[in-house]
Order: sequence, then C-alpha cells, then structure tokens
Amino acid sequence: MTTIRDVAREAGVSIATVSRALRDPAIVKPDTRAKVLETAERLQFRPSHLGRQLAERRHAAAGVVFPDLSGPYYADVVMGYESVAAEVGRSVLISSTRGRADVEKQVTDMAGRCDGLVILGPAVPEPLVQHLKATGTHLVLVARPADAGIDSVSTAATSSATALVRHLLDDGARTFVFVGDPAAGPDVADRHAAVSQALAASGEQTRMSILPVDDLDETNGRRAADALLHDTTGTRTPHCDPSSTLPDAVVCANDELALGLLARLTEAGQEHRVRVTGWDDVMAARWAGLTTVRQPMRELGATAARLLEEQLDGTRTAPRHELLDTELVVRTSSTLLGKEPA
Amino acid sequence: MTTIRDVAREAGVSIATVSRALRDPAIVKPDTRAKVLETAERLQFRPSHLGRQLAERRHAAAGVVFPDLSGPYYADVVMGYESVAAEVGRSVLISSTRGRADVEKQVTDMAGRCDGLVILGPAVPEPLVQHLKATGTHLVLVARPADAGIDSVSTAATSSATALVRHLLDDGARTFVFVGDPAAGPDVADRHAAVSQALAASGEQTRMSILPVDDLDETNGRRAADALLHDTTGTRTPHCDPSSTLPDAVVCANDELALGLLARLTEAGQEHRVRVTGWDDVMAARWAGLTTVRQPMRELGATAARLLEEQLDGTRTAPRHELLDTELVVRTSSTLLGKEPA
DNA sequence: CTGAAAGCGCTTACAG
DNA sequence: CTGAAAGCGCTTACAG
Repeated sequence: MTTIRDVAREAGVSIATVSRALRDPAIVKPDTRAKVLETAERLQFRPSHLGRQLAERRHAAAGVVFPDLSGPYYADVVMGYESVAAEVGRSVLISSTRGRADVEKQVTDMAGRCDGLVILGPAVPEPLVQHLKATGTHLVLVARPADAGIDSVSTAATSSATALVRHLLDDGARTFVFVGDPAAGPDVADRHAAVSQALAASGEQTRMSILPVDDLDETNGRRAADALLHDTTGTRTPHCDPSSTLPDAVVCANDELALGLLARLTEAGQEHRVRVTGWDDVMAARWAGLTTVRQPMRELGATAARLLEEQLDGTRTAPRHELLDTELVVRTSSTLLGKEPA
Repeated sequence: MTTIRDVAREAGVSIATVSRALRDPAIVKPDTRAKVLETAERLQFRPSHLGRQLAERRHAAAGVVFPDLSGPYYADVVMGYESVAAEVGRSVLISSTRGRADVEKQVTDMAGRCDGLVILGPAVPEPLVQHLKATGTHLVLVARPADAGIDSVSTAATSSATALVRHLLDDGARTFVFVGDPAAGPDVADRHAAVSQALAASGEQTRMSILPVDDLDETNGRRAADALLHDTTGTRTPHCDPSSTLPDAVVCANDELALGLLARLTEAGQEHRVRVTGWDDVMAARWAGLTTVRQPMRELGATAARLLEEQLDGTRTAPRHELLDTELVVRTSSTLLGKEPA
C-alpha cells in the first residue's frame, strides 16, 4: 500500500506538506501543491482512513441499531438515514438486535466504532440507552419514547387518528373495537390514546372497547376476527360487553393484525359487515385495500441523520425533539358503502 | 477517555502487559492478569478500535453495497449477511447506490474502510468491479453474473422454472407469454432462458412469446395486461403472433410486474381467463395469491458473509461460486381450476 | 509557506 | 513473564 511517506519522498516534500496539500489547498504554495497532487495521483495514493481517524479522533461514521430489517418499516428508515449520511460523508454501520443475546456488548462495541448512534424503536432496552447517555455517546432516538435529554424523532398519531375517526364516523360507524394491547408498548398505547381522544373529541355518541393481543402479527389478527365473530354468535369473550354484536369498526394497532383479521373475515364471508383499519401502510396493505396510517419512514431516518450531524459538529447542544406527521390513507376496507349489505 | 496508558499506570505495569492480558490471557502471569483486568474493569476501559485497527492493519469490518433497501429483497439479504457477520465479530457498513452520481468515489471510499466488500446485484457497474478486483479488494458478488476470479453467490432458476412449467402444463396451459425483456439484464435473461428451456424439455407442444417491458414495475405490469387484452380484441401489438388471443399463461419476470398485471386483469374482469406467475415472492404476492418463485434471500447474505470470512482469514484462496436453489410457491393465480369459466 | 516532531491508542517483535 | 521501543498512517501545533 502506498502511504503518505511514499508520496512525500517521491514529491520531495515532507509528509506534513502532503497532508496539507491534500486537505487544505489554500495553505500550500500552488507549485508545491501541484507537485504533490500529481505525485499522489501517479502513485494512486488513497489516504488511510484509519490513520486519519486516529489522528483526528473521529470515526466519520455513525451506527444505526434496529430490531430487524424484514418488513419495510426499518429498512426505509435506514434508507432515509443513509442517503443523508452519504451526503455529508459519514459512513453507516448497522446492527440488528432481534434474537441477539448480547445486545449490550453488541451496542457498546458499535458505539466504540462510531461518532454517534441512532436507535430505532425498541431495538435497545431502556437501561442501555441510559448507560450510553451517561457515558457521553451521541444519540438519536427514532420512533421510541423520548428522553428529555436525548435528541429524538417520532411520528404524531394525533392528526391521523382524528382523520381516521372522522372518516369512520362519516361512514356511519358508532361502535369500535381497538385490537392491540395499549399496555404492551408505547406505540400501541400512543395509537390507542390518539384514537380514544379523537372519538371523545368528535362529539358523537360512541363506544370503543379493547381487544388485547400480545404479538401484532397476522395470526393474532385472525384470532381477533374469530373472537369478534364468536361474540355475535353468543359465545362471550371477556373483552366485550356481553350484549355486543360485531362492532361497526375495528381499528387495529398495525397492518399485520388488520390483514390477518381481514383475511379471516373474508373467509367467513363477513368482511362486508365491519370496517377495518390498520396502521403503518406496509406494502401488502395496498393490495388488500386496507385503510391505514402511513408513517414518513424515510423522513424519520433523514431527520435522525440531520439531528446527529448537528450534535457532532457542535452546531447545537440543547436536545431537540422532532415530531413528524402521519397521513391517513383511505382504501376500501374502512367503508361499508358499496359493499353487500348484511 | 481512558486509554491503555491509564490502565497501565494504575495497575503498575507496562502498556504491553495490559494489551497482552486483555488479548491473550495465557501469556501473562495469573496475578498480573487479574490485577490488570480488575483495573481495566474499574476504570471502565474500552480499548479503542481505531488504535487497535491501525496497529493490526485490519478494519474488522465489511461493506455491503446494494441498489436500494426498499422492497424486501436486498433488505433480507443484508439481514442474512449481518447475522453471520455479527457472529464472527465483524462490523457491517452499508451503502446504497441508487440515484447516486458518484458511485465510484462512494465505493472506493468504502473499500478503504473495510477489509472486504459484498456487492449485491447491479449496485455497482462492472468496470468498477474489475477495478476493485485489480486493486486487490476482497470481494463477494451476490445475485450478479459471476466473474471467474471473484467469489460469488447466486440463485439457480433452473429447478424452479422446471417446476413452474410443469405446474402450468398440468393445469392445461400450452401458450405462454413471458413479460420482461431478456436483453435488459442478466436476471431477466436468466429467468427467461430457464423457462424457455423447461418448456422445450417438457416434450409438450408449446409456444412462448416475449412481451418486453423496460422497468419491472407495476405500471408496466398494467400496461402489459392492456397489451394482452388488446390483442384479443383485434388490435395488433408487435410482440405477438397476429392470430393470438389471450395466452394460457403469463410468466412475469418479477412479482411487481405480475401484481400490476393481475390487478389490471381483475379490473377488466378477465383474471379468470389467464394464469399468471411472478418471481421473487415479495410480501404482497402472498396477499394477491400470486404463484411465484422464492429466492433464499437471507441465505444469500449469510453465504456471502461466509465466503468473505474465508477470504479474509486466508482459509481459502481459490475463488468459489455458490449456487443456491429457489423454490416454487404455488398459490391461486397460476391455475384456472375452480375459477369462473371464460 | 514548509519541516521536524509529537501525538492519536493500540500491537508486537525484540531483549532481558 | 514483562518492559522499552518501534511502528501502524495519518494530523497539527510549533518553529522557522
């Protein structure tokens, strides 16, 4: 490998001059500079990042930690992050924590290779976040409950929940079931709260019960459908008023749940009797005609990148908390109009 | 930051001893070692990766270059890669090339931060791959035409194409249209060739024409549907025998194409008249009931990681080319049985 | 404008 | 088994 010494010797200058000519052209005499550049070019000199980084005591890299990249959500956030990071010349390290036993080691190790860390959602347990904060790691939290002292970017459920509720009310819905356990995590709690409040604020006479599920996957969506269907046939399940029948609308905590539920309802020939909505807008939602709430995923990543840059270049020291808006996407699953009557 | 010197001073030994105690316990006297470890622990010493890497002249990192992470394909490959890399303690850098003007700079820069590079699909133009090879960069090519001198992992279309053709023939199909331009890229060419050969080898009297499209997206899938439908109403399009009607089966070069085509056919009320298949098995394929060919995406990534490790630790010098098998996933789109007759 | 030198934080022959 | 020293490849005060 050719090093800065080779270039210096060949060009007949000191390594300091080579370094300067390459980094800050202004402080070197034009002829000297030309000579150095020519030599560097001829020898195909590529400065070692390692040497430079050690001298500068910075990595010019940031790490992104996420649970998983399956499913479009985090993948898109990472893309948004990477595109901004690339612009400012910062490399991106990634690390997935799902199913890993040694998350602590994994993340602290990564912290040692980066100038800062971006944490997506529940990728890292809270105590570890606090530890990183305490040890002075530059952090940005994405789509995760904010800590007053740490930069964060999240999405706001409020406006979409209001739009969603308005839409369902307009279609005639008055009784609602929320599928998902608000106690299971901040995301679900947030969505549930937003929908509840939107209902309360609507001024309409409505009612919403909760059908808790543990994992937000298709299987549980199907189970939820079964639970709802049984209610109408007299089998009581605890989550609902015993006198209930199928609700007018089922608001699911995420799309997978909604897709499973929709599939089961369709199999049972009951899909025309209930409005169904999801949350996230995964790709399959489009094909299933699922009304849902879209998160600005790439923008989440891009914003995180900008926040981290501001921290690292010292532009800003006070923590900032960005709140991005979500968007209601109306498709066919949320309306009874035009469907076969019950 | 606490460095190796702090630990050495505090423990009353030399930095060499600290280094040894931490890396190779065996060559240090037990008491000394215990003292060092205790001190390191107490001072919360984390060895600087930068210092270590410069001394060892290795990055303990690999770079993965891909076109994009939208869509599940490359995201899953990256996940497969990352999980193996994490096991062997190698960090993963990522870089997306889609829409980037300075791919060469971007990739060579990344090469300078890594011990090796994994290139997914068409992320990097061939001349650049050759340049990297020439400059001695450790490389693994994934899902991309192989170079005899470079490690590679790809999937084989043959067995799935055979299964796909067998399946369609069994359902009664004899006339086929392949949607996609084999001249547009190696993937499509490969798939087309595999299907053609499977048809030829079937011993049946069949015919397959090509309906070329440039981008493999939904919009073009819809257009392809329109082209096929027009053929049946007398409007001639150049790709088909003038006497043709709707073919028995439409084999699409990827799922997006197939999904768009399927959607358009459904709108036109003609979905029961033709069998449709895709390729890739994206998530939406499941919801659309699309028969398709699944690639072992995570396994592609994991295999790439193993190949790169073998290169880097010198276990193996001769290039290896892995070929993973694909799998036919039969759903409803590929059969006319049970559908409304024409 | 340029060079000699110190330093970034480690590892590892080389002596002892 | 341990230490002093050289070295990994850069950057950047400090002199001149």
